[in-house]
Amino acid sequence: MTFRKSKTLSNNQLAAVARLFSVLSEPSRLALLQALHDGPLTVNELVEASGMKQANVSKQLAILHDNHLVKRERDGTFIRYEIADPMVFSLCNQVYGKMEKDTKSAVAVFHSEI
Amino acid sequence: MTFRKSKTLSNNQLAAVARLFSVLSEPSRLALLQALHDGPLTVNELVEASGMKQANVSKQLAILHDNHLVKRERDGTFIRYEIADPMVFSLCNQVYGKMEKDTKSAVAVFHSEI
DNA sequence: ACTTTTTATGAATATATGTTCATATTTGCA
DNA sequence: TGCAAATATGAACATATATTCATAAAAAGT
Repeated sequence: MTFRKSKTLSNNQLAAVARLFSVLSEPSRLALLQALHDGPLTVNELVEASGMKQANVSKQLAILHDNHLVKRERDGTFIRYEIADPMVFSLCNQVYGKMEKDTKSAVAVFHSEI
Repeated sequence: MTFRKSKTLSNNQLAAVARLFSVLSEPSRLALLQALHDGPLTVNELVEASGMKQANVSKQLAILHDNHLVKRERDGTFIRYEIADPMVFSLCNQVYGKMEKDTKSAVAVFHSEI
């Protein structure tokens, strides 16, 4: 695996990065992405899987699609959504891993304080 | 480098992950993190580096600190902030890399359409 | 104690956006 | 063409939060 050198980003670039993070900052959207983890699903299937209202599912899917996180494909009256870039799972896992680490060391601090 | 198996996250875990993404979803906070890239800075130095008002810098730093993205250390009347986890730069670079890829393929689509 | 410097915080405002309801749009079929 | 099913979208509402101003809190020096 090769790593790119860390570059200083312009204000516009920072705004663009922030925008993608903000797409991932909504639990409902993360739930939809996770539901799509094992393969494509239609909107109705995502409604069932997530427990969200159909209107909301469509809107959040539109946001994910606009930001190239999911692809869609028409199949008759159905529309099948699919993960566009598995990298999102890597991102989520890294963040979750950091949180686990933080809470563990928080416990350690708690035990060593006083 | 070893990779952890992708786990299904509960609603609470998704909410926690979303929360950390939301911390990274503000250009002002990303700018502060980037300013800290090459080493610790005081609040005033960050005010100068970012062009933001002091009150805002303090508030955004508090959010970063609450979420374990920066550490702070008192030095007289100064308080020096420092990156707590360089992993944030890795996250930003991954996201920025994806965006670059997306815009490139968008250009490709534009050229092949019509 | 008082003053100065540095940082944090409360109140107020503006803005963005997630959610829902109702309805439009699209597609397939009779 | 008309109907039914699947999906998208506009309006309305509620909520969250970034930003600024004014001021408080903390620390150092005189």
